[in-house]
Amino acid sequence: MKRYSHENRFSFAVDCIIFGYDGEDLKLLVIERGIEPLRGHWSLVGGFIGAHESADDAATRVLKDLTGLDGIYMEQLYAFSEVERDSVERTISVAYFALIDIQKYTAQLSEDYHPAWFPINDLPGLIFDHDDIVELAKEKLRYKAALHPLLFELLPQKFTMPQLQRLYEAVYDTEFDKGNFNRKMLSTHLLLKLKDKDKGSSKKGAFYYALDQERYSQGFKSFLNFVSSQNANK
Amino acid sequence: MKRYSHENRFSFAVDCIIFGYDGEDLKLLVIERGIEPLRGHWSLVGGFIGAHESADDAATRVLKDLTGLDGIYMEQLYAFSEVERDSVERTISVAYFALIDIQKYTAQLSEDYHPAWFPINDLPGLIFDHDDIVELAKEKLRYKAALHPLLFELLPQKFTMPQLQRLYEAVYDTEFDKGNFNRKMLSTHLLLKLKDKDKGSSKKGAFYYALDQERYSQGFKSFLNFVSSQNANK
DNA sequence: AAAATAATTGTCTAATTAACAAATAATAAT
DNA sequence: ATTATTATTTGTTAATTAGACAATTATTTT
Repeated sequence: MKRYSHENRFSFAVDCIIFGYDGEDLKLLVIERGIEPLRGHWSLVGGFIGAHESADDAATRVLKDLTGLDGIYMEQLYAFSEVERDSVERTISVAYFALIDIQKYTAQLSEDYHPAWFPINDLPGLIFDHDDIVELAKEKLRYKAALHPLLFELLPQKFTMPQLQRLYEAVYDTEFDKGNFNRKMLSTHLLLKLKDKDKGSSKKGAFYYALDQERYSQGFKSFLNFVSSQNANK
Repeated sequence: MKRYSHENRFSFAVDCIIFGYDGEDLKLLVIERGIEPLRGHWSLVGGFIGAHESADDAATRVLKDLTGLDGIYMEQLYAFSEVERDSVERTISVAYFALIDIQKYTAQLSEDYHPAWFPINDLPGLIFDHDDIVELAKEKLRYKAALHPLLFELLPQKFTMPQLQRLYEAVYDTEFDKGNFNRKMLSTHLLLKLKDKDKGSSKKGAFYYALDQERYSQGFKSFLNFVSSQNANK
């Protein structure tokens, strides 16, 4: 078997930062670590990369194992490689962040991992450098969601304008003018107004919207100011 | 020595995408690969990660070895981990992209690597998945430079407004209105107008500008539309 | 039927962007 | 020396977008 001549071979892992939104807070899914050392401590979901899978494959597998679901929005965040980051052995970890609709997926969470959702502003301490990883993921989520329509991944297929606004307000920890927010979202032409209303949370009721899937997949990359720099810096 | 119980340990490398600007074209620095297989083929500069260094350390080292310089602008791009990406053995590579001022650094390039600058739109084929890596780097450069003042890293300490404009035009492969470009750049308050002019390339001469280092390091993260979405999509 | 509530639509002002035009400073040509 | 030339710099205006705030609408509760 061919090999390069150097002697350094390291353990290689993925860690997933899983965001969810319950209509109130932005949340993060963490688990109780199942292996020693630090068994039982809070940790990001992760796993080692096998000989026959890429990091993407591994992250997809880990997400599937935990939630039972495919097709979750996921993207690579960053490779963490500090020498001492894992106390067991030298391990490089590629972090992925994922967005899921809590309502839909909660039921299917595997109990093997003892998973738990925590509000993003009230997280327990995590093992190793996972706190840093989460911090970077929060930054990137804010950064990217200001320019691309990715927060829709956190909502159910049908959602109302006030729900969408609350989500943006949770992510950016600020408040928006409802009139201007409404217009801005509609100006993307990414939303389809449905015929029925959500009567649950107000007297008047709010119309449901759904993503125009075609425009969504096309327009995802084109960037648009979903959040003004003014609000982004608050 | 402690170890995790799995059996997968991989080779782990960094590759550097080094951009430069010669006043005319945006260019990429590549080398002739020094080891078998594919010795002599064009390749990104890279190296394996040692037992006592992080990926950042390794990338810094590789850049220093090639150019003789520290303090080069550099950031992590992406981790490439496809199983078969390296024909020798399973190797994960973390790619970094770097920006340097060609004029300043050319002289110090180490000849050991047989380095060469190619215009970004006229690159030779590169080994392994390096073509993909470069493509992603170009995308990210465009993306980031539209929002953050990072192209200054490609210019000498003193530069004129037309030079700066030509650089932006090279990166985005488009043209800007000189009047509006001027104003937009000045509106950042990142530039200091110097007293002397560059007389080389025009009769009237163009005033030199330099970065206001303090504001630059502060304002780097705050995002500003250096390139309108209209021009970015051309 | 009136009041209350929250969603939706409307209006206006300010700020920004984009297109284009004019003025300016230096050199080269007559 | 004067004029022409060239590229930089500054100026003007129209069009678009963002932001603040007000009015209207649909529904439920009193």
